[in-house]
This record gives sequence, structure tokens and C-alpha cells, in this order.
Amino acid sequence: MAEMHGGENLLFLTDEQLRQGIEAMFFAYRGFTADPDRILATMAYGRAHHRAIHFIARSPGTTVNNLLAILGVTKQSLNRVLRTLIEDGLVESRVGTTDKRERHLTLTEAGAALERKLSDAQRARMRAAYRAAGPQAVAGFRQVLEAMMEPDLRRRYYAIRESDT
Amino acid sequence: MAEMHGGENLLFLTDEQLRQGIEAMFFAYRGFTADPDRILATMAYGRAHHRAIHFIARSPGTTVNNLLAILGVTKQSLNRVLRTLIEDGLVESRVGTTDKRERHLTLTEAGAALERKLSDAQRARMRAAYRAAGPQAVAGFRQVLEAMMEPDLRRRYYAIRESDT
DNA sequence: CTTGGAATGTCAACAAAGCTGACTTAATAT
DNA sequence: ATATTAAGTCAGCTTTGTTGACATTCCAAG
Repeated sequence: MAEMHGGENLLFLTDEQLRQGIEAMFFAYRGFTADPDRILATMAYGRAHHRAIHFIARSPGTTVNNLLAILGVTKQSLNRVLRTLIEDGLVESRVGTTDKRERHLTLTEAGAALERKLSDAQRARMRAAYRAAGPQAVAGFRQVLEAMMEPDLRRRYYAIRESDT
Repeated sequence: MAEMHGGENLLFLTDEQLRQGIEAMFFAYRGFTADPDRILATMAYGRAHHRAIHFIARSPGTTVNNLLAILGVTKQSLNRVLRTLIEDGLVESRVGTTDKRERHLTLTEAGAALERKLSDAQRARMRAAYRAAGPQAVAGFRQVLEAMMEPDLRRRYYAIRESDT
């Protein structure tokens, strides 16, 4: 914060600057999803399947309720996606041991293979962007994104991040 | 780039780091759209209407074709949105003067009022995130986002940006 | 042991927003 | 004249979200 001196700070947050940030988010998000979308379009899956697969891979054995909170959709919407993934043998649903109401979700080998394919594509773009922008820019990128999240999702983001340190 | 010395750069791009970036994008984008979505939910409009309104406000008199290229949707999809906005008196469509095939789109007073309401909400969050992260972080945020865009959209992003300097 | 509430799953119906394909109209360009 | 382009329209389909209602299963508290 030492580099933040008065006049600059006033000029800094013009509506025009903010608008450019808004448009950058919009266009960048399109790039962000473009590669997985291309892969998914060749099969009977969409972005919703990708998201479910991603977070199951990230937290193997997670419950449906936990996934609902992370994804922010209704259980009916998630259930439709999960059902197809389970039917197709990409996700396994095991009844909980301590609480048998819960279903614990894990990827099968086939599910893990698709997950790798999708995230390899997405990581490749992220890697290229990170390389092009440099480490300092990446740190700033992360800081702004974290500040932009809704508080409850930010907490979840930190929780997931720390769970596999 | 002077601050980018060898060893750091190698450690830098682990899959785990990239994965955190991917999740940060996902959660942040939810925050990014949350406020306008809340406003839109109270009326008969959705995110697609917001995007159309935003870019018409940004480039008054733009043509349908230009908007199609920026938004990356089919004309049928855009037309549905545009039709309701025109019927509701938020957008005006004027036949082109030099080329009468073209329709030039502008916001009416009511349209501009809604645009302000939506972008005030979105800018407030962006402003808070920028303030929390600081100017250096913002510069990095922008750099990474620009590097993440598809090349043709990046060109359009620069073009829009420079059109109102 | 019963009963209330939580977690999960399912059915039905619907809406937003994308898509393809086929076609028209008007105007411009060749 | 003819071909191409810009815009709009109709029909039908898909994905992904929504509500509301309801069944099942199980834990926990009375």
C-alpha cells in the first residue's frame, strides 16, 4: 500500500477504469471456458457436468450437500447432472458410513480421465496467461478475484485451497 | 519482467497453483454477476439483456452485426433479447443512413436509466475489490485477464477501450 | 419408542438463453 | 441482372437453471 499515493488513487477508480475491468472479466471468462466447452460439445455433457466433475475431483468423497453449496444451484439441477454422470459410470455414489443419509461422491477411473482431459485444457490456457503476465501480475490477479467473491464463497474457496496443502 | 528470476518461475506454475487460479475465476465470476442478477430478477430480464444493454451503452449507434460479434451468440438468440428491449422502450433501433440494411441501436432514456442502475451495482463491487487489492494488484489483474482472452475478442476489447479515450 | 426434522432423491412443470436450419425482405455490391 | 449481405422471423431442440410437492431414510430428542 506504500505505492498508493493520493492523486493517483483518485484517478485510479474512475468509472471508465472500472468499466474496463468489467469488460475484461466478461471477455476473459469466455476464454476461460472456451477450451473445456469445445471438448464437452463433442459429448453429451455441458459446463454443469464439468463443474461437478471438477469439485468431486478436488474433494473426493464430498457429499451432495457440500457440492450444492459450492456450486450454488438447486439440488434438482445438480441431481440431473449427477444422475447422468453416475449412469455413465464417471461418478460413484457411496452411502455414508457414519450418516447413511449422505452420499459420498468420487470419480471412477473413467471420470478421472475426463477430468484430466478437461482440466489439462483449462490449465494450459491459464498457464499461458500466467506466463505472459508474469508472477507479480498473477499475485494481483488473485488478490482482486478474491476481493470480488461473495464472503461465504470466499470462505469456501480458502477451505478447499487449504484442504490439500 | 526483471523480477522474474529462474527458480521462482519454475515453482510458480504448478498444477495446484493453476487450479487455484481456475477456482478463483469461477467463484469471482459468481460475485461479479451477483448484484446485477439480483436487480434483473425483480424484472422480466436476465443476464443476456444486461449484456446487450451494456454494449449498446458502451457503443451507441452500434449495429446488430457488431453486437453479435462482441457477444458471441447467434442472431436468433440476440434478436429475442433485442426485441423485448425495443418493445419495452429501452432500446431504439434506427435504420442506417449510409447503409439502410443496418439497424443502429441506442438506449432510450429508460434504457440508460436501467443501464446506470445495473452498472452502478456492478461497479460498486469492482471498486471495492480494486480498493481492497490496491493499484499494483489491479494492473496485474488486468494483464492476466487480457492474456486469457481469445485473440479476436482481445482485439475487440482493445478496440472498444480505445474508442472512448 | 415415537416423532420431528434433516438429508437425499424424484416427479412434474416451467423459464431463460443458447443452438440449428430454413426462409424472407431489403439494400448493397459486383 | 445477379449475388451477397444485414436483419429479422419461424419452428424446434438442448442445457441448465427454477418451484413446488412428495417419498424415503435416518438421526436425535423427547
